[in-house]
Amino acid sequence: MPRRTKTTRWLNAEEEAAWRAIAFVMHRLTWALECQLERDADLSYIEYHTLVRLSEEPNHTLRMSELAIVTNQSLSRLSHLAKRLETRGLLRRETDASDGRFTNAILTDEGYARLVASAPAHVEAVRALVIDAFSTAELRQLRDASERILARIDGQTGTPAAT
Amino acid sequence: MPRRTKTTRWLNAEEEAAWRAIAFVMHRLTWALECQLERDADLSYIEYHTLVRLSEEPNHTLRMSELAIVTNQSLSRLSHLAKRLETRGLLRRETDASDGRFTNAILTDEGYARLVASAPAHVEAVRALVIDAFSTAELRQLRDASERILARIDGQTGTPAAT
DNA sequence: TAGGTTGACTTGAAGGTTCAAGTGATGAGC
DNA sequence: GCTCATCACTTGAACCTTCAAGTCAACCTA
Repeated sequence: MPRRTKTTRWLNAEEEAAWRAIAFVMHRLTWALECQLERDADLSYIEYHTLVRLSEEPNHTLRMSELAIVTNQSLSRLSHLAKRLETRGLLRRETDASDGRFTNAILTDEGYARLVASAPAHVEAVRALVIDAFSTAELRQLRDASERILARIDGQTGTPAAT
Repeated sequence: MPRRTKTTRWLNAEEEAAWRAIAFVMHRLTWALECQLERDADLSYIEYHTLVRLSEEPNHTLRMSELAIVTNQSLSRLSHLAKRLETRGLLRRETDASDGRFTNAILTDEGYARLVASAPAHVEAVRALVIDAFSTAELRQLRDASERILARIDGQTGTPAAT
């Protein structure tokens, strides 16, 4: 892929320090929440969020393919994950009655109970580490910043013509 | 772990929206950079950063245990990683001459060349997705926000007495 | 209604990460 | 100087994720 300029615009000291802090916090925060969930709910982050998204659906039910989309994972990964959650009794799967190609993932009562039991601790952690560290205005700014980055990621996906 | 209050302080709509955006961008940004590196350098993020940290040392050399610390990975993980990088010719290991217990990880010339060749594209990506999206002042704020979160993570590590 | 295509998963193998146990070099105590 | 503890890794097994290939239902088309 040819570039317009030959010389790279390296990061200056300010920019580099900012980037290191951002990259580092992403890593550590992800890890901290992962640990908290593992400890308090015996669930990984992806497991927790898969169950959470299910719990937000009417009847605690969603098609595998849609669940994969809303939880940002490949269908294959979800399929393996569902199998494990199924053996743990937190989720079950049923072929859709009206169309045999679809599979519905359904949160079991036990899965829901697990979620109800562990949600407070998770919310507390999110509060303690992030939310409570900022004012309403600051949170708003962080959200804006996040969305600005997201727009850039989405904007450049695969298309080098973007700019 | 008993809590002071029985009722959970759930997130309000603003807080929830902010948190979802932050959590989502962490996930997507990590993934976007991972893809960029895989594509342009045939290296995973952890591989790239392991080599980068080595390249910043005098003689491109660092003890395995110290390299593990600065790259935020377990010694075990680094050991496996080093073995793979070694077979790819990007890194080599030598027992320390003065103390046989230490192992030095050394960036090979080929490894350094790979880094030199791929750094521009990576910096460009970081610029395009993050740095260039913000003013100097905004970057400063983002850095502050990151460090505030980091302080909270470090503060509560394991010690429930913290507050 | 047989044959091919598409969509929606599922499966198996390969590779990476983690955890616990193993190895080998030093240094301390007797 | 022999034994034991410690340090700094390394290794193996179990588990998770990814990728490519496989299965199976429904639809389409002649």
